[in-house]
Amino acid sequence: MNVGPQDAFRALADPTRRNILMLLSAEDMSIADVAAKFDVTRSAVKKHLSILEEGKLISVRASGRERINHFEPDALRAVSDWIGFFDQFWDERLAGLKRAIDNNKDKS
Amino acid sequence: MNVGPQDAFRALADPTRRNILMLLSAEDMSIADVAAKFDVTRSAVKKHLSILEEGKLISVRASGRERINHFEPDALRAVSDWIGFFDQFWDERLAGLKRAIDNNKDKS
DNA sequence: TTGACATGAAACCAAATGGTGTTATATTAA
DNA sequence: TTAATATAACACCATTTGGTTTCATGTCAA
Repeated sequence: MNVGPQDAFRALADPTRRNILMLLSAEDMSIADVAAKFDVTRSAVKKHLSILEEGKLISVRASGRERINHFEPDALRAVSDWIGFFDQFWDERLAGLKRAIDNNKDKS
Repeated sequence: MNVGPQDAFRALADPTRRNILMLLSAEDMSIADVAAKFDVTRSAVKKHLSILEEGKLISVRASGRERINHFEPDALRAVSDWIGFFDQFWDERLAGLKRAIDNNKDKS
């Protein structure tokens, strides 16, 4: 049961995991495929992939002896939404800027 | 030296810190003020605030013996931008929808 | 000046994290 | 059948993390 974006935020906190995610967004890859792109062992990569899966940022399907890891964009929505709450603040700033510009326009 | 959104992602990984951030987005608060809202010691809250400050998600100004913590929306831009990279995946989905709608419009 | 208050800083602790290497199991290919 | 391959599952390790308590310092108020 996912009670919010916690697992996704957790998964995104590590730079290696964020890079794995970008890789997987381009194409599905086996664990060994992913590991080949990084300077750590398969074991370490496997752990990262498990954490990404917990955060529902990827899904895993078996194909013979391989596990194919597939990027799942939907989980990023929860994160994006959480951050979206704060949009009001820079919107306000932009509104302030717009007001200043408009005032200046009035004087010309 | 901030080399990207790493410190911000790190800061956002903890749920208490995310809640502190929402509090501070509503109003500036001293450490004791923030601590009063959570079930942990001032010390723990102070550490969270330090990490938020490292991630540039808040700024701190001294006011007598108090330190006033102030939400800084800009740092969330880097995070938002990183996630924005993946918008293409939703966009593709939306584009498919738009195409369908446009096709339907042409027929009318 | 003196006591109360807000914070900073340090020492300490248990648990989580990111990493390793080893071993077992399942699957493929010869 | 057998050897090689891909992964899972452990056990282990050092460091980080989130928390605590204690003590020192700076500031306000009487």
